[in-house]
This record gives sequence, C-alpha cells and structure tokens, in this order.
Amino acid sequence: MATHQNAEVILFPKHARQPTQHKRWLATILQTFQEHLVRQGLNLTRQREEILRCLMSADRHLSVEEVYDALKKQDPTLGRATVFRTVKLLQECGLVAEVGALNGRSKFELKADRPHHDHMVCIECSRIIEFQSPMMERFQDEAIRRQGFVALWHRHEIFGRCKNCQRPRRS
Amino acid sequence: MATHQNAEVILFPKHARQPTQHKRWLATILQTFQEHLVRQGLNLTRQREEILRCLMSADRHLSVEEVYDALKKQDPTLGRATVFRTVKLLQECGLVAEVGALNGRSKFELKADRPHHDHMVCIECSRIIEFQSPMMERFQDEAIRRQGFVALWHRHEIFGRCKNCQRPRRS
DNA sequence: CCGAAAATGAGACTCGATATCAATTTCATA
DNA sequence: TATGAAATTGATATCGAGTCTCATTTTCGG
Ligand SMILES: [Zn+2]
Ligand SMILES: [Zn+2]
Ligand SMILES: [Zn+2]
Ligand SMILES: [Zn+2]
Repeated sequence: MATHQNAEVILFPKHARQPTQHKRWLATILQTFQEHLVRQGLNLTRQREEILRCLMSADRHLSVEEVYDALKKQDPTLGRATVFRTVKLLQECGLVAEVGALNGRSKFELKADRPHHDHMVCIECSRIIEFQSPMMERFQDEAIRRQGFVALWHRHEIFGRCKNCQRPRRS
Repeated sequence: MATHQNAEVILFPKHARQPTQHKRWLATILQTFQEHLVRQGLNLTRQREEILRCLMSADRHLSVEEVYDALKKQDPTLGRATVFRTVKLLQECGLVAEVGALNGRSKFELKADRPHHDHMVCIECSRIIEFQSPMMERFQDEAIRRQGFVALWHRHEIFGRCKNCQRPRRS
C-alpha cells in the first residue's frame, strides 16, 4: 500500500490536505470560477457556488442528476436546468471535464489543478479508475504532430473489468 | 506521398484492391456476418445485407441516420429501427465499431479485418482522421496490466482542428 | 405447401439534454 | 438606499437519439 508507483490516482484526496490547505484550495478554485464569470459579465450566484462546491467535495465522478439530487436536499428550489447550465460553464472555464460513461449519462470530474489522466471504466461495477502514463501521452503527442493536427482535448477510456469484478460470470 | 511511414490510415481503400479481390473481401465479410447470425438462430435478410453493404462501401464513418437515408432511396420501406437493430448486431459480432462523435450522434466504422487504430476528430469540419501508434498501444497495455484490469475495448479520441481547418477563426 | 419462429416497420415511448419564458435576483449607478 | 437594465433562475415544453411494442410479413425447415 505504500508503493505509490502503481497507485491509483485518488480523486480529491482531502485526507492528504491540511484543513487550512483545503480551505485555501477551495477558495482558489472558487476565485478561478468567479474570474471566468466576471470576464464574461456574469455573476457568481449562490446556486453556481453550491454546484461547484458539490463537485469539489465529491470523492468520485458525478452525473448532473447526482449533483442535482444531492443539492436538492438542502435547497429544494434548485432546478435541473441550472445544474446543466452551471456544469457547462465549469467546462468552458476548464475547471470541470466530462468523463463519458457507458449509458448515455455523462459523468463529470473536477480538473482544477489535478494532473492530466485517463480512465478505465469497469463495465460490471461502473467503477472509474484514473491512471497516468506519461509515455503514452508522449507518443500520442507525436502522432498528433505527425498529422499536422492541433489537439484541444482528448478522451481516452478503456472499458473492461476491474480487479474486483473478474470472478466467473453468472449464467 | 509515397512515404507511407506517416500515412493516414485510409478507410476502405477500394482503389487499392483489384475488383475481384474486393468482391472476395465483400463475400468473406458477408459470410462472417451470416455465420454469427446462424450461430444465434437468426437469418441474413435482405435488409441486413443491404445495411452491411452500405457500411462496407462507404468511404467514411457513417451515422445510423446516414445509413438510413442512403438506403431509404433504393428501398423506401426500410425502417429506422431495423438499421439500429442491425448495427447493434454488427457490433456484437465485431464487424462494426462505434466511433463516438461530438454531438450525441454516434458514427460507425467497419472493423472487419482492419488493424486497430484510434481517431482524431476535427471540431470544425467533423472529419475523422484514423491513426495508429503501436508505441502508444504498448504503454496503454502496460498501464492496464499495472491496474490488474481486464480490458475489453477502448476508445481513444483526440479532438481539435485538422490540417485544413487551422485558418484564423471568424469573429 | 404449413406453421412456428424470426424479422420488419410504424409509431409510441424513454430519457438526457436544451430552449423558452415569466418571475426573480443581482449589481452598477444615481 | 432606490432604480432599472441585465443576468439568473426554475417550471415547463421541446428536442432527438435510441429503444420498445406489436400487428403484420417473411423466412425456412419439415
Ligand atoms: Zn491522456
Ligand atoms: Zn468493477
Ligand atoms: Zn488504441
Ligand atoms: Zn477539419
């Protein structure tokens, strides 16, 4: 467990942050969002802040519906449309990224200052494993350059069975 | 143009096949499909053959709607549902693969005996560039092994601007 | 031919996501 | 603080890709 060589990237490792550090990190991200909004003549509203906080405090990838359900409890007036709109804003300013899921329901993760990584998706338990492979990215960049392509983003998802879901299948 | 070192993978290079070769290739794929169907107690119908032929003769990635529109002309009774059902069958037997597109409309390509490749998608003209990177695949395999994951398939798509769409953007 | 099983196509339906719009909130300005 | 234009919200309607239903038609072995 101590060999972090092959360690799975942990989503939002709150436990690895001092409370004060975490608070500062949170404030920084909120500010990033606000700056993006102000740059477009928009406001950081209560709802927008709630949604960003929800994504920041999650320890896994969430769908819009999950964010909506979670916040609806403490703010019954919240509307679905606002969550969709806000997540789109967060994507535009680079704070949030879409992680396509199996069923047509997209999930989202906070990018913020986290390093780039790709995903393995378990088709049994829907678990999402994040991983990094600098070599893979390097050869990807090379392929992009060879094509004269200008890459803006990429989506690299591997589907299969995770370590826990490889028991003999039923039926 | 002769240096195939960096050559883009051409989709369905008919020009590179002798007519007789092409005919044989076509027959082989049809037979593969039929064998898969028979194995499940299903029949190779006129509609199913038409749809597979359409995908085989295309020189680019098609959506279900595009296949439907193309075939509707020569067979006005064809229904959308049949195209969806057939494409799903073709995916199940490994002849066709889904290539996720920008907008929620999926596109499909004939896998058949073509080597594995990944895709760059131009967000301006929707062109899809196929490329191969054995080194990338190699390090991907390594990452998969490290996680104890069992990979069934993967989707690696790079979004950006192709060589032809890098002019200064309007407005 | 016959008949069970498979296949089809029209249309209803699902559901994630978007568009509309009246009512509310925000914020710069006075 | 008051004002009003602009932004925001949420209820609702709408969209659209894909699926489901089911009555009718087709297939194919016997
Ligand atoms: Zn990557
Ligand atoms: Zn799993
Ligand atoms: Zn690949
Ligand atoms: Zn292009």
